[in-house]
Amino acid sequence: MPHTYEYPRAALTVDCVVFGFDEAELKVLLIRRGLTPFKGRWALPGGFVRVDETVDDAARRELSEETGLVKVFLEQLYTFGAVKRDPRERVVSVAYYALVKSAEHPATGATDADEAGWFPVADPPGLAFDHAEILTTALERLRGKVRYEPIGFELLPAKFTLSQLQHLYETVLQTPLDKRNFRKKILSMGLLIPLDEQVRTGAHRPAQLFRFDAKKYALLKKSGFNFEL
Amino acid sequence: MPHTYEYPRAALTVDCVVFGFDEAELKVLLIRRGLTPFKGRWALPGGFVRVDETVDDAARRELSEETGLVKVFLEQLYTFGAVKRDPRERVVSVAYYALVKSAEHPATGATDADEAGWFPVADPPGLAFDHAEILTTALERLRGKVRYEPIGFELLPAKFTLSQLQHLYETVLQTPLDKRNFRKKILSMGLLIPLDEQVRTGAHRPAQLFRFDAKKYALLKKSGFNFEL
DNA sequence: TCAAAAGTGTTCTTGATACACCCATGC
DNA sequence: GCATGGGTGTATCAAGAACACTTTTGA
Repeated sequence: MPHTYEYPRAALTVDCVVFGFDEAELKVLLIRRGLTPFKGRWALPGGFVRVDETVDDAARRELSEETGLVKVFLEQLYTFGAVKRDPRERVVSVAYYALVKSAEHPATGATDADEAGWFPVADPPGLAFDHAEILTTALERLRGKVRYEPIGFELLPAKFTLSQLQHLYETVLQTPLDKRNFRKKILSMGLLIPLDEQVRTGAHRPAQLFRFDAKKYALLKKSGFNFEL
Repeated sequence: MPHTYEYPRAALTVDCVVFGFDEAELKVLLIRRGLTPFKGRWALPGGFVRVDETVDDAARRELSEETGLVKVFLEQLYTFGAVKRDPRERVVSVAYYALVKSAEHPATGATDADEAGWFPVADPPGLAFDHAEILTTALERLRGKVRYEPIGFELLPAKFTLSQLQHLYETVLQTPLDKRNFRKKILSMGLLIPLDEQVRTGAHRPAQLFRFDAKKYALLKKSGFNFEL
């Protein structure tokens, strides 16, 4: 059933930048396009916003349909509204970024036939549309936000070692961190719960496992506490 | 000439939260609606995005048409995409916030017949649509961003005193600041140029005028400098 | 016994905070 | 001469930065 409007309207889409952390590298999840334009090129998962769903819902739905990811950290990033960003017609896209524990999500989770894959954010393939720009914007947001919100934990498994956490921060912030100072600072916040578990992973001393105390953080945040670095 | 699409499409609008600082108060510029829905209610300036203009351009155009403001600081804020935010039909709005030197902009600058007025952000009138939520989001952004980007100067005249600057920060951040520490910190950044001018404004010692050195800031920023409160 | 990552404290430096009086002016 | 906001310096404290060795394990 066709729909008629007095003035021409832009189409509205969502695109999701899905970050994962694996093998000491920050990665992004891409979908290979099966249709023109940019057929065969890699692109961010995304699609059209339906008229009866919120934009947030559209982002979650597309993420689920194209990558199988559900219940992940997802936040609105920026809206890209250049006139010619889609060669077919006017399309405005609300971009989101997601953080996932990539180890728990294999690259080929799509429910439809599209090919999916994890790529290093430092060296992504050529992307469709303006998705390279969206990726850059998402990276800047992640780098900025990771400093003063505990979102880094979204990229790690529920149980992690301090070394893993430090490597994550070093990777995202692109700077080496002093081990002792890092541990002192992060532990002094009292947001990491040491578990009765250790992990033996090679020819060296086993590492203590921790989990992030999200409830305590929520409480502290209410009373004015600020997570920082 | 009507336009037909296979699927129903949301309409796309922009809304602008215009902040000003006057009489030691943070204010927001509102427009009284002349049309239904919410006829007679105060609302953020804004309107429909045309199919041949970028979303940024639409925000600047609406700002200019409805308030007469041009060449002001304008930045995208967030996209509001709830299904029922407009009672007529599905409308997704890309919100922006603007910072203006309100002393230089009288309240009644509209080129069309709409009434405009400055209101205290702490106590705004009842707003149309979800504009109260947009205003809240803009305030949070302003409060967050003013700490680590020198955007506060956009709210002051080009020439200002340190007291004016301090009052601005105290108002935006909602916290009293120590005069000596504030001056020490802000001057230590070397971004304020003392002018050969003073201002006599009452029965007390005249105050030194400064201007913000935007060029120097741009240079410093490139080489890794971070403005911070 | 060697390699490899885990774990651990102290010193020094820097920046943040707290704090009180004199100055220039208009009335 | 007094009320008003403008302008200034120091001492203390807390947080960040720099830095090296011992521990536990697997091979």
